[in-house]
Amino acid sequence: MTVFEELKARGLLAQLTDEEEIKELINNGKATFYIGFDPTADSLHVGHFMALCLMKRLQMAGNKPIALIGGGTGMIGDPSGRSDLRTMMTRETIEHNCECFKKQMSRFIEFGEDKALMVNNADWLMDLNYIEFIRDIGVHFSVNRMLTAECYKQRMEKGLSFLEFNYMIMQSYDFLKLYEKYGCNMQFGGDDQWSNMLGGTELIRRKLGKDAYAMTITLLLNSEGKKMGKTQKGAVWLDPDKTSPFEFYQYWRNVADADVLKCLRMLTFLPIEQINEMDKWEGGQLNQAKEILAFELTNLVHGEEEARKAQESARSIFSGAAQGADMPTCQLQDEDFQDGNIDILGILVKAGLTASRSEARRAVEQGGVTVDNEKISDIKTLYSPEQLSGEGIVVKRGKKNYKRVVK
RNA sequence: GGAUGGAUUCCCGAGUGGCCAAAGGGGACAGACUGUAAAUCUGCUGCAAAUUGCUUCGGUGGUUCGAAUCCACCUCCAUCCA
Repeated sequence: MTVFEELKARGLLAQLTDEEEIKELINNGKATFYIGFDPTADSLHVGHFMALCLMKRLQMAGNKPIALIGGGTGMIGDPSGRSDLRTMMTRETIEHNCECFKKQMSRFIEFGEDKALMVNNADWLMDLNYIEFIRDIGVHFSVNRMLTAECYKQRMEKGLSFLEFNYMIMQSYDFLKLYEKYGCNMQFGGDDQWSNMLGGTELIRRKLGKDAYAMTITLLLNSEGKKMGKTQKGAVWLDPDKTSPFEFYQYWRNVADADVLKCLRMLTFLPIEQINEMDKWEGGQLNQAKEILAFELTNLVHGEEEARKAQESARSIFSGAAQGADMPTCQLQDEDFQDGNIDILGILVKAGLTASRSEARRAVEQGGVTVDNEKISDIKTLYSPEQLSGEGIVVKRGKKNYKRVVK
């Protein structure tokens, strides 16, 4: 199976400027392509992960990837897919984020001469001369055309600042620069980037009279049409300090039935034949598919050891009795005890299982709190340091949040 | 720069002097049912020493026994005009 066929079979391809040409280039390892990453946070998330996988797949087929970190474009902020104005980030934050990105990316992609490149567009964007830039590049953009682009359309109702309006031009300029510097002839990105990417191919055509190509990957949406990789608390991060391997595992373990197969196809490196086999599974059997998905992804992101640990913890926690060896633990201090004891509400708050004592009270009153598998019904239940010594106790709030508490 | 409308709790949105910690919906959380799924039903959703007290309705100041609600100024947003 060629790379192109593989990508297609996995449902990764969304839009392409020229299917035949792109097929030819990537199947024969003739593409030098780039994917841009805006440093909006200090860790990569699932969306980036898809892009990194794509890089890897194409690299394995002999193509040359360029990871572009948007140290410059980050100063502006991409309005695509956003309904509100972005909060501007300081230069320091952006630089810090760039560093974090670099570190994380090197885990997935091998960088170096003749392998993959990593560049930062701050290098050419930060020192641009306004007048020169506008005359050189700005002439090639029609405001009328830009306004019809999907990414701006949505913002026309809510308001769009000139700052953000410039984003497409910057991104197009990136493509042009990379084309000139590294012979980069292709750009990949999320489907929400389509109009920005087209801007680049057009700029190259107008400026240099050369052809460049663009291709977007399908956004990973769940069956309700929302972007995956987001939780109430925010994104699912790849940084183990921001999203622990266990939480990461659980996120995928809990995807909806309708989404498992799609995720397996799009995110894992399991052979497509094997995934197609699972397509026949239904009902409770899908639970197994979810376990495979969770394990595979945790393995890819955090390594096999972490994946195994997460899986074991999950199994023991949800099978009831047993206790995971590797359970998140909360160590109480002397000052947490008053009159020699601490009440259950205090424990819940200290362990981070509830945000406040009021919330803890509600959780107990609704029968959602368990200590060592016994339901707590009295909010005044007290614990002494002796009870918490040694192995401590396992406090659960709801079915999925638990913590070992020791003194 | 001018005119008009607006800013309410996680989000949308009602509330136009006391009965307001603030309707309704969404989401989140918890319980039941399940397969750690979905759907459904129930509860719950500011904080706390918890039949009570405290802090919240863009900001600051004022009127009043009492203000999310009235007044003044300010900030921000949207629409139209330039």
